[in-house]
Amino acid sequence: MLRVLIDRYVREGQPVGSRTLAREAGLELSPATIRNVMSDLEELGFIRAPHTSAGRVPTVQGYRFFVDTLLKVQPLDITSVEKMRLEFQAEQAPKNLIESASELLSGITHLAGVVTLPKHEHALFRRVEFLPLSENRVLAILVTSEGEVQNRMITTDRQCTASELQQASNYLNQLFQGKDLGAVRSTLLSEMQEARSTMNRMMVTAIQMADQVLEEKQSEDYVMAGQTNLMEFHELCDIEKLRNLFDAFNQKREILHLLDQCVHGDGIQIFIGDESGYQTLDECSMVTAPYQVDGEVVGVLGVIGPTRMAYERVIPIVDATARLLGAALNHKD
Amino acid sequence: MLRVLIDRYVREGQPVGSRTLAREAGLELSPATIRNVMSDLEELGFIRAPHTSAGRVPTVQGYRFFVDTLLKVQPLDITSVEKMRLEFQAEQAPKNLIESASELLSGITHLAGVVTLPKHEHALFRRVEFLPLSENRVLAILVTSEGEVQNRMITTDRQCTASELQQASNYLNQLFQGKDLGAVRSTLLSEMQEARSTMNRMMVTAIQMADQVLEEKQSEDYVMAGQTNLMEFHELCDIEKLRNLFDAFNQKREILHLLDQCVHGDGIQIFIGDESGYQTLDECSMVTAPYQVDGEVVGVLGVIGPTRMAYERVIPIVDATARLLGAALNHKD
DNA sequence: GATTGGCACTCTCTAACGGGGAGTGCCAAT
DNA sequence: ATTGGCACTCCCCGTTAGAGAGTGCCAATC
Repeated sequence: MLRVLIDRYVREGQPVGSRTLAREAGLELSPATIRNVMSDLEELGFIRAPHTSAGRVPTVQGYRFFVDTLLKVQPLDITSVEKMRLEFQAEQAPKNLIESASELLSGITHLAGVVTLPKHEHALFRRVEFLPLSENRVLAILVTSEGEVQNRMITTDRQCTASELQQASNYLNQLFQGKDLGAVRSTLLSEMQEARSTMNRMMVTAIQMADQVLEEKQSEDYVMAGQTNLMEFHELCDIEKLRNLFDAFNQKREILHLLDQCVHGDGIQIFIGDESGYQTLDECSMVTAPYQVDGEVVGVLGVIGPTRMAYERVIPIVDATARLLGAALNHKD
Repeated sequence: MLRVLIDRYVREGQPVGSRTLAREAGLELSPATIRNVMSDLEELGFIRAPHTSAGRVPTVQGYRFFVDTLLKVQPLDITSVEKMRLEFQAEQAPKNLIESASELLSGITHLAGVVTLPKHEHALFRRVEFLPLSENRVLAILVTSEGEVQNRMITTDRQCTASELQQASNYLNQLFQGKDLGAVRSTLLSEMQEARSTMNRMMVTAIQMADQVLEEKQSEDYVMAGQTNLMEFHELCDIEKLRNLFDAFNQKREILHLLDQCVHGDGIQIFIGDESGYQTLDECSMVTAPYQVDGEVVGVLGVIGPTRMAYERVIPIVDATARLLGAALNHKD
């Protein structure tokens, strides 16, 4: 019953009344019977009436119950998965894959797609290079085993010569080649403790630089696509709300925090309406799945849309995309 | 007269009538007189009445005339320029400066700010590096004199060994060190002609790779900030329009084409309403200025807002930002 | 006792109506 | 050339009324 109501509401976006529901549900029941049932559902807090004598709409608890207990996700058919896989087939830089993934998500679901950049904690250190720029500014370039390149401007406290820098990078390359970045970072930190006294000034600088490069990874980021899809849902078509929502997308902070929570829970994670705890997302839901490279979760992807979304359709899509993205990134090693 | 009307309309966003205008203009004239003048202005095509018995609003030609002939931009006062300069003061990577600039623009004007990434045609080749990734995939890293790092995945037709790659990068580094990227590119192209026969297979690969890296620069890009500011203008607060506008921002193609046109015209360039030729921007204006590094124009920045914008306030801001950004980027050499 | 039809009631939505207000155009007077 | 006056137009806004959809409850039915 609730299932049919939600199904209908998701499709039409209008409060649904007893007559419609009677017709919609396969069962041969009169509207009056339905009304009784709906009364019960309302008492349980699963649906509510926007006002007397409008139909009913699902509440957050309603969606939650629907998603948790009576949702059966139909697995995607093979051909459409194949179609998706092709999107990732072309050899691409990781950054492009991420973008493809978010576009794929938003394209198929007609919602907003979001993909966090992969964490590099478990990438392997490949090499670091320091190039002098001007006076006391140095360009540090870090290359990981995944073919990811990070670069960063560094200010040193004194001018370094080219050979000094060469020496520094040689030292670090030799020391860390092939190690995982997390390990590199922690080694660096402890090294910095004792370095003060025993190592020469230049090595300290080198370590500081390397540490700065690694720091970058902490500030995470995401890529988003299809925000404008959300304008199609009339329940969000309020300039005030839209503005807040888009501002939140640009700010990134709140969304990132939310996505972060999804890394830990394994598998699909769903926030419905105000469950997220952020007011700007009150009328939105988020369906996310972590994606893995080498069996390690390195990021999260998902979609953001109105609470009224076709969960049973979206969930398998998000799930599949996470798998495909993971696989595509794996290739790179 | 037109000036006063535009001024008022820009502030209030409402059609302005003869009585208001009579009060607003310092002159001691009766509404009736004003009406005659407005009649004339309407005949000239500078203003129009949305319907009988509403006030008048400026037309595109009205704005154009206003901007071209009777606009006197008041120069920015020193203190606010200083404030802006501070934003750029901090040593930053070019990419960050670009972002700061677009945020600055949108922040001060309350419109959308846009800044193209600087062209690198005139940057100097510093070095290129090739790292083997897997099978026949190679990571190419190009560093320019400006401290800009570009990296790109390259697929070769056969597997290259580390030493081959080393050799290739040595060759290129030696050949091109310190040359300007435009020159590098053209040299590469001509070299590729004769290379077929005389040079060994590996060098061809090297040139192909380098060429691929350089190609990247062609596809330009921009950074945008403050899109949501546009939601505050009620003449744009139509979901349909907003959606088209935001889609255009994401698509980038049209906007980029428009910005491209602004590189050539020197100094401030202004598109009002449908002058841009793109329907999505019909109700928008764009104020742009090219910015230079080393006396060479390398990019464009500007703001996008409703036709009803405070041109005399926006123009000097865009102008100043272009200068400041140029100066900040100059530092880097 | 679950199910049903009937009925009065509620509430929204829409269109129609009707001032009030703002602004115009024109004209005659200054 | 400028001005006040005046009739006219059109938007805007609040009111009203009717249609439509849906509900809750009650009594009848299987």
